[in-house]
Amino acid sequence: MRKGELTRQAILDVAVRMARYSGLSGLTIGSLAAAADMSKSGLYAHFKSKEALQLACMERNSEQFRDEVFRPALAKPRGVTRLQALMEHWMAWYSRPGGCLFLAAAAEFDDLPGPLHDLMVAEQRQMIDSLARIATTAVEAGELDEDTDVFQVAQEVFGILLSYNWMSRILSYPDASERTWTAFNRLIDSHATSL
Amino acid sequence: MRKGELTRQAILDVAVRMARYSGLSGLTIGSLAAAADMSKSGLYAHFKSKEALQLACMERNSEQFRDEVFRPALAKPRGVTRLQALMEHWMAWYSRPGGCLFLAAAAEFDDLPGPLHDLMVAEQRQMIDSLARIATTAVEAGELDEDTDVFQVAQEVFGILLSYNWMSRILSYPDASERTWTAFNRLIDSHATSL
DNA sequence: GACTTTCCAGCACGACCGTGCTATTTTTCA
DNA sequence: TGAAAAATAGCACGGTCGTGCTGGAAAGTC
Repeated sequence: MRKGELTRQAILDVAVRMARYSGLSGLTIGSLAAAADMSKSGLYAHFKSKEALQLACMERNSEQFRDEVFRPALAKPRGVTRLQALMEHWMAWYSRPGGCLFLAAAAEFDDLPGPLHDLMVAEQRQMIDSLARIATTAVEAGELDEDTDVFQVAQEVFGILLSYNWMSRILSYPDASERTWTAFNRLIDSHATSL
Repeated sequence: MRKGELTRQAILDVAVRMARYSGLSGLTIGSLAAAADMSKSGLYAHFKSKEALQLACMERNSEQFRDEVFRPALAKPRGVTRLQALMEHWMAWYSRPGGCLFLAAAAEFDDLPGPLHDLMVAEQRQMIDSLARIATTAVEAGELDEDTDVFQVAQEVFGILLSYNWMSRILSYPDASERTWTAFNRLIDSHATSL
C-alpha cells in the first residue's frame, strides 16, 4: 500500500472519531488537520472536496459497523442466537464514545438532498435488509413462525435498539438495558413457533 | 405585548423551522437574518448570544410539541385511547417537513457537555415521563395489567415511534406506518388485562 | 406632542471556513 | 542512485462566522 493511502486511512480514522461528536457537518478541515498533525492543504489534497471527505467518512464508518456488529453476529449459529448476538454488538456500538455516526448523519441529512443524503439512505437500507435476512434465518431454522413478516421484525428490532440508544446513552436511564432485552424477548416470543 | 417580544417570537418561528433542516449547530445568524428579513445585528440584539438563541429554539420547539402532540392526546379519554391518540399525533409530528428538532438536537449534543446538552436531556426526560404517565392512566382504567411497568411501556412505545421515523421519513418504506400500528397493538395486547 | 425607552440597521472586527496554487520534501521505481 | 512521481507544507484568496458599538428610527408613556 502506498504511503498516501496509508495516510488517508489514518486521517479517516481520526475524522470518523471526531464526526461522532460533531457530526459530519460539524467536521472542519482545520480542526481535523490539527488533530491529525498535518497542514490543512496537505490533508485536503487527499480528498478533493469536503463533501468527498464526508462521503469517505460514511463509508469508513459503515465498514467499521459491519466489522464490529454484523461480522461477529454472522459467526454465531443462524436463528435467534444470531439475532441476539447482533443485538448485543449493536448495543455496544451505540455505547461507544461520541455515539453512532449513522444516527447523527440521519438527523443531519434526512431532508437535505445531495450525495450525502443518498449515501446515508443507501447504507441504512442495506443495514435493515441485512437485519431482515438474519431474521429470515430464524424462520428457516424453525424458531419463528413460517408466516412471520421479517421486515416487521426488522423494524421492531431496530426500534428497540434506537430506544435503547436514547434511554441509555442520552437519558442515562439505568434500567434501559434490561428493558431492551425484555422488549426483545417479548418480540421473539410473539413470533415463536408454538410446539 | 411589546413590539420587541413580537419580533422575537417571529424570529424564533423562522429559526425553529430552519433548524429542523440544518440542526441547531447548523443555524447561522446570517442566514436566519436573511430569512427573517432583518439585519444580522438587529436580530442578534434580541438574543445576547448564539447559544441563547439555540436554547430559545429548543424551548419553543418543546412548546410546539406539547401543543401538537400531548395536548390533543390529553383531550381524549384516559387509557389506551389516549395512548393511541398520542401515537397518531406523534407520528404526524415526525412527518413534518425537516423532521423532528429533538432528534436532531439529541444527535448533535448527546456527547457535547454544555447548557444545550442539559436542556435537551431535561426536555427529553420530561417527555418520557409524560408518556409513562399516560400509560399509567391505562393501568388505572383497568385496560392494562396492574403490574405493568409503565416505563417499560414508555421505552417500547418510544422505540416504535423512533423506528417509524426512520423507516418512514428517512428510508421511505411504504409499509412503515402499518407495521408501526402492528407493533403498537401487540405491545398493548401483551399487557392487556385478561378478562 | 414632547420625552424616554426600546428597537434595529450600518459598519467593523478578528477568526475561521473551504479551496486553490506553488514549491519543496519525501517516496517510488527503474 | 538518479529520474519520475507522489505527498505535504506555505501561503493567499474571498467568504462567512459570531459578536460588538454607535446612531437614528420607531414605539411607548405622560
